[in-house]
Amino acid sequence: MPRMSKQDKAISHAEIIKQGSRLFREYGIEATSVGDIMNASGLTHGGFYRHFSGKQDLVLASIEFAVSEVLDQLEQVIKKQGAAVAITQYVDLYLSIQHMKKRGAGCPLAALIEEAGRSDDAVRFCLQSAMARVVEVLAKSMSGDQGRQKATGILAALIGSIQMARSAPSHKTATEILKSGRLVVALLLSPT
Amino acid sequence: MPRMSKQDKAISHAEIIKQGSRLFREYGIEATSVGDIMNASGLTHGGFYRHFSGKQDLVLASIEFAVSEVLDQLEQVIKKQGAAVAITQYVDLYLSIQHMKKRGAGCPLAALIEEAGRSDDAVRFCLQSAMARVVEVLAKSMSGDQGRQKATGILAALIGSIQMARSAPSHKTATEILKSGRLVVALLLSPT
DNA sequence: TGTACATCAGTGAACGCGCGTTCACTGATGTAC
DNA sequence: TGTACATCAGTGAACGCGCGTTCACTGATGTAC
Repeated sequence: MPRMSKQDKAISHAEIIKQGSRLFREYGIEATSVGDIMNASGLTHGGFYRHFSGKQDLVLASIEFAVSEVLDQLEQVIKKQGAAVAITQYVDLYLSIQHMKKRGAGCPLAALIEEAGRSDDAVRFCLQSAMARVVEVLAKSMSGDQGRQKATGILAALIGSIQMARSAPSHKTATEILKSGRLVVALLLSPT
Repeated sequence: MPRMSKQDKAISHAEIIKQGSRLFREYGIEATSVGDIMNASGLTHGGFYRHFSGKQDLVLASIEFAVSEVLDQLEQVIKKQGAAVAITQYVDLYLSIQHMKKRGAGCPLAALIEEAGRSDDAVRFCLQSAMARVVEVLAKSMSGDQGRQKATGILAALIGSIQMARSAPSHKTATEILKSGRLVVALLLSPT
């Protein structure tokens, strides 16, 4: 199977990024090899370098993709149903068993902030802009001049809660952690 | 330098765990090699297996050590100065620039919850008991039957905030994130 | 207490393995005429 | 439109490298007498 068309290349390219963004979130960046991602994309490892200059290049593209995917969706729900509804829905989905189990399709911040935080500036800048976008959205529907700070704190609580739930050894404990997260976010969202 | 005394072995053993707990927290578990830890301990890699059955064995011992170190200290401050003072002090130190910069000497939960959460049950159980101890301490000085849930949420906010601050690309942003975390925790600690 | 010997903490070379990356190769695609 | 040829997406073997782990070895420690 030699040279494919330009169209096919674009499809492969998109698939590699999609699988990268899934596997990096699911198993971590270091634990996921270029070969793993290429196999998941239905390709062999050698062709990888027709698409990216190296693993780090894909890491950045994958994180950017995951961030866009998650946030574009959030911003679309806001346009359709308004900020208040969108945020409630976002928080409930974020602190759900479903999100806890599906790391690979979940929040890239929760999955990668630790590992990627040790990474180069490009990756950190990408995560930073994702955090800023979420905070922006949350802050809009909050009262008081502490809105921005509260919004930042809510995001921290979301990230911390889902990580704690994921590392909990029992389903029961995980459920309790998620419930606590929901309570805390609700307290912070309500006007003081 | 062949066989050392039993005392020397005990010193080496403690040093390996100490360096392991530092390096795992600083650079992550996968990114830290057995050789790195042995070198940091002033030894060569070959001797490692006189002390541990394998890397995973040290990982567990290192996390247990880090957890004990941090929590024993907290519980000692509580006994001396009371829960209220101890908690305030704990939160302020947790959300400080100092703690942000010194991953290797900081909270093992914040540093390892993501990576270790994907690990085996023994590691997850250890992290779980650490979380339970912190929640226990925080819940004691909180009013209402939601104390436990609030305490869990506070821990989540602490973990999320320090991780966000660490991945922030600028010192200014990091400071703002830590400040937001402090505000949120203060709101949750005050009686509703 | 002194002697003879087994033990074993630590060394450093060596192992198999999987990683990221390179490269010669294939043959359909894309292009120049 | 048809032909000739350069391009290059994808393949799979091969590379150097660092990893976790093993092992033969050394010689001071610990022990049995």
